[in-house]
Amino acid sequence: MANRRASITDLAKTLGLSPSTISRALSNHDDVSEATKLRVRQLADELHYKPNQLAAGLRRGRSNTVGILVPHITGDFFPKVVHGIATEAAKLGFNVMICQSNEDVRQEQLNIDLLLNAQVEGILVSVANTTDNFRHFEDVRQQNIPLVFFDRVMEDFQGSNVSSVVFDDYQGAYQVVSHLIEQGCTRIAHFSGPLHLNINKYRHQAYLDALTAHGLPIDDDLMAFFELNQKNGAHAMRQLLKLRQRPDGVFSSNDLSAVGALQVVKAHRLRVPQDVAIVGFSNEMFTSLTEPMLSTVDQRSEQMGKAAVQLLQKMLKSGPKSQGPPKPIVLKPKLLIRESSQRR
Amino acid sequence: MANRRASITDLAKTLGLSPSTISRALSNHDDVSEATKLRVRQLADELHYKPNQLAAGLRRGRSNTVGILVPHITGDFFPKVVHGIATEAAKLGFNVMICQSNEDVRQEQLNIDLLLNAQVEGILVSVANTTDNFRHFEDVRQQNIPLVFFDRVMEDFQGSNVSSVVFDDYQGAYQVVSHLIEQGCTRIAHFSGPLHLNINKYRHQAYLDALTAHGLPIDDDLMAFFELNQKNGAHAMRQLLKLRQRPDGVFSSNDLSAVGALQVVKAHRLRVPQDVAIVGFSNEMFTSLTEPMLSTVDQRSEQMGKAAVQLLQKMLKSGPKSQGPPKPIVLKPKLLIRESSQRR
DNA sequence: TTGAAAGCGCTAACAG
DNA sequence: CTGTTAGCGCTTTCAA
Repeated sequence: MANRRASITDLAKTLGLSPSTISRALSNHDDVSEATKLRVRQLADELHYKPNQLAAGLRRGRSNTVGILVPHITGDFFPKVVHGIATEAAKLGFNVMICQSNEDVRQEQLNIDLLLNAQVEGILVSVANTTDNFRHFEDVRQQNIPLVFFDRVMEDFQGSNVSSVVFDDYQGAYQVVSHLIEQGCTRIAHFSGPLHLNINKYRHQAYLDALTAHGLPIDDDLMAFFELNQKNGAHAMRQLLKLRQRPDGVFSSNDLSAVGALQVVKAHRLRVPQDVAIVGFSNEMFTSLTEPMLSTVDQRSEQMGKAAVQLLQKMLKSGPKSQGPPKPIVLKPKLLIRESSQRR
Repeated sequence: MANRRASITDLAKTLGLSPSTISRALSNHDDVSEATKLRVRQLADELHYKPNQLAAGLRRGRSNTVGILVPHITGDFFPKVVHGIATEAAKLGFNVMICQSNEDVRQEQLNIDLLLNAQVEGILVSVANTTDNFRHFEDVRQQNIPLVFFDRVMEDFQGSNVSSVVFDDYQGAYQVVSHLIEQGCTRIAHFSGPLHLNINKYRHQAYLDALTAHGLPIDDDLMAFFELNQKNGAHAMRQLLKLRQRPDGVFSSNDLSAVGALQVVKAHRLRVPQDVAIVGFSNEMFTSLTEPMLSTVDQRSEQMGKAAVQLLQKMLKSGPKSQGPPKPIVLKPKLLIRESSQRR
């Protein structure tokens, strides 16, 4: 039950060759005879030889591994991004190490250390919502490890080897509101999360701008700010329906609260979209299960993961010599018009 | 812009100590004076020293890393399990490497190789649905790397260092059907996926057994086999409602098809649960968004991840000396009774 | 309490 | 085309 794994030295001894030749044969180096390569490969197969990446990495100074650091792997969004990252990374030949900060800065710091210790070649991170300083990312920058922020970025944290991939919330929201206006809505309500978060800020600003651009008035009664979930969405909708002039359209910055609104509207025997058109945001899976199916904005979360890896790859290739950091990538949203907002 | 990272040798030189002392100090070894430890730690902090895990792993013969291999990181289930794994692994001090097979045996083989190359200390795997041979797992067994199958297991693949964590589908399904009977249902339909998959087989068998145990007849008209999604669920429900004696209860082996059924029943102006009670399976997020809210079975997916890691840990600790493999873990289901099946 | 020395498995000059 | 040599950064005897 000894089970030491076969090593290059073992192969070398068995075949009466030198380790270097074995190494070269295995990596299909040009200057090894085909005959030798064949013998080596055959024996390697036989002995189930597996190259030791730890050793190779140590020697080469490259671990072949990238790190992901996300707040958590739950909900709809992060799993999708992780999926995108893992898929693209595999394609490019990287191993992927994954950590969760649990929305906690302290954890985030520890995880960054872990990844750095593991000698990852680059880090993809979406920061915890409690993160308010850069100290831990400082080390990453100092060691010149490429760093890509996605979705939740630290806007003040710049560097020659730092970049980001974000979603164009403003444009997404603007499209939604324009669409509702095109459908004939003139009193459009907005459900927004707290404005200190960028995503909410941008989406809300787009709402205001789109109304103004189309010559519609801004009405404070039509704006509700709360933690965006189903229950609160339902509650907000009930309030709106009590207004003397009820809204004829709702733009919810989140799908859950849109569902809450939808249910309330239906319960009041109003028709969606004829009486009230509703559009959510994020294209969560359940939006295609509602009746009527919910219009929403697709964030193309997997694209985000893919783009992040590609950005990293680019930074890795260009090397630290190239100065300016790669431009941030801004992913364009895609409005999905479904039954809940399609009048006609 | 040189940026070579600080190494133990660097610390040693700066402090006029030997590398061994530094190493010992950093790992808080007993026989290093507190004074020295302090100096070492201080300098390490100052230089942002990060231990090189590749080197340490190589030397120790332990990488401190476990591998996850899943079919994909999409949907509701696998992300939850991965979350459970990552959380528990972090707690136990393991790094986590993650791979996706994309339901493809060939990919699965490659990924197993990757993980083995990366010198993972153990592998947690849910096999691709195309996997029909063990060859790639053979290597894992041979190298005595602990292997834990979860959810999708290879039942014929035994070994002294192989175990599994599965969900008790039979009991979950049995509970569902018993519950429906208690609610007064006497004509209970069942939506099932293809029976060559274990999960479907067990759930269906439990359906049959529970009916029989309660003295209810088995009626072929009430059983529908199809790929479990919303559309097919709706279609199946429409067929059922055409029967002379329509069902008064539906057990769907999957939440999506249950939603499909729910929508059709409502569209026919029948009441849920009074006319037709409906129960799904898996406790997907959207089940609490429907009207009425859908009863279902919680699989405690995160528990599964946690249990898998703990099992791995146990195998790692007991070492290859202990013969018999740890007993498989069978997770108990939890029936969630919600509005769609709660009469009264 | 500290140091010297060896080596984990691999690769990459440099020689032949 | 193949071999020799050295060393990546760390840990661990063994010796002082």
